[in-house]
Amino acid sequence: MFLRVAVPRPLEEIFVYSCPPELEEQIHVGKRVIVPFGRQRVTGYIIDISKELPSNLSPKITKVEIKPVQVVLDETPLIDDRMLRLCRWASDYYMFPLGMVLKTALSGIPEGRGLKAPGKRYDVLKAFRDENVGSWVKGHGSKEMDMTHDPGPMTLVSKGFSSERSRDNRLSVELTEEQGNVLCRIRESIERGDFAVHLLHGITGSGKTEVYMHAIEEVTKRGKSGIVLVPEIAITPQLITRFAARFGERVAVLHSGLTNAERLGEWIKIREGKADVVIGVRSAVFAPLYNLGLVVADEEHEQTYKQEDGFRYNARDLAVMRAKLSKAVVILGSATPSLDSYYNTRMNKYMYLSLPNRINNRLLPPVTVVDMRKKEGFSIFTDELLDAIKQRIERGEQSLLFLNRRGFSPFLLCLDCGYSPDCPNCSVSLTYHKGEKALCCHYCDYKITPPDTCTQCNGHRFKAFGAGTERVEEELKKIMPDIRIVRMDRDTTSKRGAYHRIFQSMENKEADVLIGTQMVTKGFDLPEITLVGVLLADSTLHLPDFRSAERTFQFLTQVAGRSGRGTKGGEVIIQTFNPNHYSIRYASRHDFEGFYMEESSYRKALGYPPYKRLVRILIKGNNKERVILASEKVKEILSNNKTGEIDLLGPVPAPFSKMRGKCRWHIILKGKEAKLLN
DNA sequence: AGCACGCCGACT
DNA sequence: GTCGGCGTGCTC
Repeated sequence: MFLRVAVPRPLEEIFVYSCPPELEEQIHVGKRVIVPFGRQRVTGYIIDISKELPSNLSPKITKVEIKPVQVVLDETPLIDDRMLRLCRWASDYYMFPLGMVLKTALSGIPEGRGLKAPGKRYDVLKAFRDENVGSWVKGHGSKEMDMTHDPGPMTLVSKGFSSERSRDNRLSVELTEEQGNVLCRIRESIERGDFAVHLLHGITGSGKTEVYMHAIEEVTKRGKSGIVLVPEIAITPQLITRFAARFGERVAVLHSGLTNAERLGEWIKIREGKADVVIGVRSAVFAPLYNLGLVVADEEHEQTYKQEDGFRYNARDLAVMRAKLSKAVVILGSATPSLDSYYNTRMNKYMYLSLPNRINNRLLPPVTVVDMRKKEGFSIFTDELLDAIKQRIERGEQSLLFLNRRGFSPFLLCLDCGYSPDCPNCSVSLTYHKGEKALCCHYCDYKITPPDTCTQCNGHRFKAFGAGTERVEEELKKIMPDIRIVRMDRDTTSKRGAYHRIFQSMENKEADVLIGTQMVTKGFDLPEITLVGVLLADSTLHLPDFRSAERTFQFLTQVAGRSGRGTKGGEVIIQTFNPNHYSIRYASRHDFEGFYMEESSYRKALGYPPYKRLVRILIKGNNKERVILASEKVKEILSNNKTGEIDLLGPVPAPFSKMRGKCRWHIILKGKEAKLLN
């Protein structure tokens, strides 16, 4: 017997091993094996078994050199046929070795130790199994369970959601007519029992979660299972508690905060069929569910679905592919759908569903765009914004201020010669952190005390230019000394529990103003916030990325959605130097369609996704000359092997041409067909 | 990836 | 002499 084994190494080939007779009974596709690999022993994955030596072997391998498998690790396969097909597709599409894709898909399962067949359990898991989802919620305090301000059902959750009684109560939530119509369409797909993708475009506060829960209910009552992907667990506690309340013990939660034992516990619970509803972050797309009926990707436009290191993938796209292989139904939900997904509805690949109104007839907040160019002086705040903040204080309401930059100021400048201290490892200037008395690189670990003397001219006059959240806090305190401010960014939330502490101080109205970075734009449901101020909408506008306009629109729309969630109505003020930019114009009018049409025309004209596809080849290394030489060589190889209509751009220095000491150049390929590009 | 081997410059 | 930082080659 011979086995084809995918090995977790950056090699394209699948390796062939022989199977000693005494192991023949144990081998099975999808089990892990320990195999000799060069001078090492590694854990690989059986992906094929044959009696004869495979004919498509690399000619340089002779029969003599084939080594035997040493250990068959598992009693039952960890990868079923569909999961293997998904991973094969991913390996092909993302051009990443199958063995490493499989390793990612099984992350959370300890390496080198075999998994027992169902029924034989690990002792460590016994205690855990009784608690499960409950343990996660308990660990994070019961307070957050009350965060929602939907009337009614949530109070049941805090009383113990795993009891049958509370579950039954939770099932009787009435849908609005809009929600009902949307669910109807989804139910039709579920009944059809075939692959279908729905884009659920529901504005902020329109009640998408309730639709997800009903859809999951529909598949589970047909004996199938479902996955709900969320961008981050920390910002979706409400969604989890609501699912836990509705589905009780049948819910498994997968996220990065779990210990290895917990993760394994959830994994086994899913695989043994004890959980048929999985909620999790991007890696949950690999959850070992049988008989998958539905996959939901909430906030489908979110970047967090992309894994950017090692195996690069987009969990949203993998979710669609997994559903396709399982003939399952997909719901992609968002208030600001990605251009790619919206385009797919236009091409009739996805079904378009919409929830255009907030529940309880609440309105989206009016947005005022304030032109910073007309302002005199250097203050971070326009009078319009300051007046609005004062108003909230007088009324006892809260404000949320957003600036996408932490620290005090993005750079120091020598007033004598114009020099500004930059990072020796990265091509960026150092950010000044006043509280910490440090100049920090935001891309590597470099940190120094601010210099007294300029290294270029020996001058002593440094001035902090620009503003980060730290400075916003200081300036606002100067203007309004009695105001109670909390700041939320990576610097103030690095300690465990800090995030929730800050959140709670807002919730308990111990603070009037919350200042923060992107962290505050997602998942915040605080009804006392009636003012959202964006201090500098321009900060995300001019990033070297063809999606920067889309990102700005999405982010402005999302942050605007934090205002006026309660009964009091809300307001949004956007400060900008580009008041006429279309991202800002359409966001201020809550006009998704308008933005989509205009952005689409630019993408089409410039040959960007979704009209064409891009591939980026990043070449990096310690030695700049060699990086350039290698880049030119890659370009040459590409030019010589080019078939069909593909544009080659570059090589040119990549954005952040130096990072962590490595020089970076890149080449962009542009073409219509994915296969051709690959 | 992870390991070994070979080449060279720097340091005891 | 010898240590260690790259560069290169190899893995059924």
